[in-house]
Amino acid sequence: MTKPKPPQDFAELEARITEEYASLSRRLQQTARFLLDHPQEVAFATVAKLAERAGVTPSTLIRFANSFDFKGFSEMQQLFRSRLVDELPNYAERIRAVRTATGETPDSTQLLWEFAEANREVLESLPGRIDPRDLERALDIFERAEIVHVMGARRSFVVASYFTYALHHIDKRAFLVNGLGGMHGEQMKSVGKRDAVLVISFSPYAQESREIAAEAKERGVPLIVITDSNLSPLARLADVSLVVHEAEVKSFRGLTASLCLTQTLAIALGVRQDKARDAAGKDDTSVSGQV
Amino acid sequence: MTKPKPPQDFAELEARITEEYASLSRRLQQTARFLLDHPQEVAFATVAKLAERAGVTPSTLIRFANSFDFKGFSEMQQLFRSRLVDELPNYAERIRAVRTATGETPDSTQLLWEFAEANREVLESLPGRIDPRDLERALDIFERAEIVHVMGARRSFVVASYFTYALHHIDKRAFLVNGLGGMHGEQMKSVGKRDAVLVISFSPYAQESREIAAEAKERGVPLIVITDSNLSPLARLADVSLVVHEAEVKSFRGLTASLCLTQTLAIALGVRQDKARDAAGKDDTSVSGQV
DNA sequence: GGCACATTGGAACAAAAATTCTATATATAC
DNA sequence: GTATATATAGAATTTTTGTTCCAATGTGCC
Repeated sequence: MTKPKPPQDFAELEARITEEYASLSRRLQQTARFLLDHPQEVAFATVAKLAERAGVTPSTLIRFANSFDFKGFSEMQQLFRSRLVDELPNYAERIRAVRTATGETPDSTQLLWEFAEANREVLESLPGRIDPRDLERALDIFERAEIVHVMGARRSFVVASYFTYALHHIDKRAFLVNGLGGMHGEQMKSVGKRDAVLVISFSPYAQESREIAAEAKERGVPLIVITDSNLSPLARLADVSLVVHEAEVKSFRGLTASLCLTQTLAIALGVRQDKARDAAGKDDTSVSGQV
Repeated sequence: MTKPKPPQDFAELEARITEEYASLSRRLQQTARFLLDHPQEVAFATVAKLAERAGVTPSTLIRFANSFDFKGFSEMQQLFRSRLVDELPNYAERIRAVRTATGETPDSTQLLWEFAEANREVLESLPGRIDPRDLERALDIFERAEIVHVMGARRSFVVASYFTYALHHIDKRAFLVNGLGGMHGEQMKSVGKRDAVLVISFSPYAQESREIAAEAKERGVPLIVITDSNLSPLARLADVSLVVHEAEVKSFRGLTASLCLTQTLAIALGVRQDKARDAAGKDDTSVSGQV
């Protein structure tokens, strides 16, 4: 009779879980993911609560612990706890050190803190700065549009790309005006009267974006703009303009606010569509697919 | 009958204990000293064990808690625990309560608030969850690489796209493995031994991303991975894996944390390059260009 | 398609822990 | 010095929590 030993510290446990992960049953894999992704919760909560959070039954947690040679769940939990007491002094000190350190040599972790904090501030003020009526009007336009064409150059391309992706996931027809082969103008030719255009553009406003916006305006296609100022040259062309303020650290501007707004637009649109479809008695292509 | 409230966080509790210390009975003073001197033990141990360590009886601990308006000892213990985890459970719960209360018909503005808040929470915990050593190791690899190849499919494409963009702006050679024309594999062929690969992939991990990662590993090209769990199939292949937790609202996952991390990587790399160039006596292509 | 094996959920059980209660001790005021 | 009020210890109680066990379900193999 062999007598396997349980892991002695958290690092060892983590290693073993990772190693044996592939050979675990489905439920046990699910358990493993939860445990490693939420170690702090595991340290404190009870079996019942953890089981609920992880979407498994208490017995599964016990079995999991047993399969790693622990006598019971509690024994395994000790490792999660000791990890906290071992690491925490460092952790708290690190935060304090990083936060109070006034510039000096901004190492990477310091930068990370700064960015996270800057973006947090931006997100705090974002929802209050967006006029609910603008949001609704934008959604009205999107909802009516047969196809939504999305355009963003340079930095804004990321946002445009994400919005297009999200629209596909709520079953809204959408095209990304990506300028492949320098064909921005050509791509615009396939924009129909009953479509809508979203242009995302920040200072300095890329020429291509202005042109696309101008053409949409000219041809009478509904135009929505996400930009960084009401004085933006794009704003005056738009039927609805949504103004966001992005964080700036070391002259690098973020995208957090734009993406957050974009996400909201997509999902709000998805919710509307679901409602419309329900009302029409048709069945549901739900918004709830994983994205 | 007045209804006194217990302290809401550890700092408040500490303040009250200090303040009222003089007016406590002898045993309660002894208890107070022990609690404040060994907060970590208090977080984990049971009443019986703590009583023994403090040299008092279990009931004394209960009475102590009661005298500070807690319903019982366990309630007070929560404060010692939340202190360890830095994240305030009250806070998260409060928001969740608000969400469910106003739930019903989530109009667009409500959604915007929810997203902003969810992303804020994520950003709060992001910097603490990233191991500074991993960050530095990733930067080492990027710095040494002649060219950085960046790959992300579906949702992660947005992040990959942004990182590539940012690298260009700090004058780091970079290619986006974009799979145009279904040529992921072909694009990988131009990856050289002295380059580096960054793959961004979240559950469910896209097949293309796995393949790219596997190939990098096989060919001995340094591989960095941004993913959502240590158990991700990508993580085991990577030289450095950076794990981020993204917000999730209505089954839509955000990208805020990934982008924030990506931004940090790019700029930290830019700072390093500037330093290296200064050290080499050459002149500066500064990181400070608008991005 | 049916059998054997492994996995899982849930109820029943046992252990442990928090809390309450009461008799006793201690301090304080008169 | 006694009476009253308050504080304390330890046992009793109740609640919570971890664990075990068995039936049911799913899975792979012949």
